[in-house]
Amino acid sequence: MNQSCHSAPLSASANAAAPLSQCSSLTAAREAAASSALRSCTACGMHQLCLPMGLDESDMKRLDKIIGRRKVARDDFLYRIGDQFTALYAVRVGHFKTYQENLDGDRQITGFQMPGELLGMDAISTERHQCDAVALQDSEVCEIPFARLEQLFGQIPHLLRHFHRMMSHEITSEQNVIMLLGNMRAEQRFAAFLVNLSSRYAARGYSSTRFQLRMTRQDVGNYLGLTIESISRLISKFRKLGLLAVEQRDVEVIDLPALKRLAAGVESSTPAPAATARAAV
Amino acid sequence: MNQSCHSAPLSASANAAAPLSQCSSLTAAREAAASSALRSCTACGMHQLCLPMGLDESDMKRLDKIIGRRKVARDDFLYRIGDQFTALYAVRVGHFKTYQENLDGDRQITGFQMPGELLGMDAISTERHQCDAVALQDSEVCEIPFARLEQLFGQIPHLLRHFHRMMSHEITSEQNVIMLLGNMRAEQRFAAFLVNLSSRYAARGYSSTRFQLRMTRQDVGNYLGLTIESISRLISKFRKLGLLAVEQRDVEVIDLPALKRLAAGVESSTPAPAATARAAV
DNA sequence: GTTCACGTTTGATCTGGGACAAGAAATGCC
DNA sequence: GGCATTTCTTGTCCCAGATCAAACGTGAAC
Repeated sequence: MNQSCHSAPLSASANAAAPLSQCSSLTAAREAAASSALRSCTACGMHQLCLPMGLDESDMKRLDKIIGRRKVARDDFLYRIGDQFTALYAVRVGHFKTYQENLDGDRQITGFQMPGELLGMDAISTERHQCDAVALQDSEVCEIPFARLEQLFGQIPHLLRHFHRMMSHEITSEQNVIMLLGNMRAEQRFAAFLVNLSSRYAARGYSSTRFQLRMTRQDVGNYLGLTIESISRLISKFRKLGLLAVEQRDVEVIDLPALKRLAAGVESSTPAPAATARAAV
Repeated sequence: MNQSCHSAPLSASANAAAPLSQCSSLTAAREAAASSALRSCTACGMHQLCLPMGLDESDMKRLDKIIGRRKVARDDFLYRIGDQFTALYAVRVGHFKTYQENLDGDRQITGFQMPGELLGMDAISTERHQCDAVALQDSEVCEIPFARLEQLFGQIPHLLRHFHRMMSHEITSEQNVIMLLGNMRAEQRFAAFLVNLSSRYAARGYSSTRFQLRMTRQDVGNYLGLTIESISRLISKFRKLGLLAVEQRDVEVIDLPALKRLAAGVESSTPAPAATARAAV
């Protein structure tokens, strides 16, 4: 078990400035109890972000009926490349990473998923999973059998509409990664990555300035197309610039606006004046 | 007008080895006449790839009724970032590119679309287009009003199912671009790009070894996260290696298997032994 | 034909971030 | 606890590909 601080729902104190090291495992225990007690969509804190968004009580219950829950231990696969596609998964508790692999065995992480996000949409087309999905910590997912979900689509138009929004959002997110990898320098990539995490946590009611990196430096580097050494240097650099405080995997964003400016590419931390643009369109 | 050889539907001679320079504009004229005569999905050569895939005659006609056709001149926008989303577009004739733009004005091409492919799916989520779509040549699209398409989903389950496959496929394609940008060296990227074009043309009944690049070197470079000079050098290199014959934008793939090996990363054209892997997972 | 405007190719040089190496700090395990 | 293993940091060197620069088609306009 590796659950801690920021997995706790936002409370009055969630944004209070406790020392970074004060993430106690008491929170984890409390949360585990809560998550086993409240298993339905209605009771789930993510239902306003997740698939059931906007459904009324009765429709949510119909959806609930087809959904199974499943625990996935840290480092275990939720599914693997080539597995038969039968269900989509919504992250309930925990975090996942998805990656593709080429013939060399080189891997590329294509995304990190957090509570309320959907996994497996890339498998609908071929009915085989196109990537591996691995839990970054002990996690819990909602398993949504796709054939039964399709039946519900006919009965609950709102559900279908929101499903389309979620797939569309996935496409947009990936376009942003393409932008990041094709167009940004290392510093900008890392800033964009942090800003992205920050806003996703904010949308979930967690602090936008204090969170844990649930993935290793290795994973961050792989995702951003950089080496682990570069990530380490960037962290040191951002720390020196007063943008971040990092203690192991605990991150405190000290100057979010500055990070956003870096991510947007409107400025660089190095005083070099000329912007270095790749082949502009 | 810049239409030529490979836009012609597959005929007995489409794969015959005509000299690269023999792409006459007669073909373009013939094709323009044909495309205005055959405007329905039923008659469209792409219907087995496009949205109506697998529909029976009567369902295809119902779909046809909601679809409008629209011409887009070369370099014109099909839609722009921030435009209200009202419809999806299927490429009927021609080619498009889509790109995102950051605050600096730097652009990143996120994809090239060819006949039978859908544009605009990334806009469903926010109801605003998330990228610019520009015609690479004089083109024609089918405009599919999304609200009316949603009505049809309730009536034609096959249509819904195939739409999901197409969205899913879009996600997969973008994951492949992420893999390409995050993980591959220049040579491998360019090989993968050519192989991708080759197989998409093959799926459309065109030659897999002879086609035109509908985009500039600039566009190719931008898409692959490389400079135009690098693209030029790669072309020269591949030519010297006997993999390609290139004359302006006309490409003949001479050794497709070798290109595929390069793209898969199982070998490199340079005899350097050690593979250079980024942060492996 | 000449000129202009592009797009492309090729060469020379520079640099961001990769590769390698060696320690330091955590973490796991017995 | 102590030892082993993994993860992270920092330094040094180096190379793939960017940048800069110049020449070379190619095609359109006149």
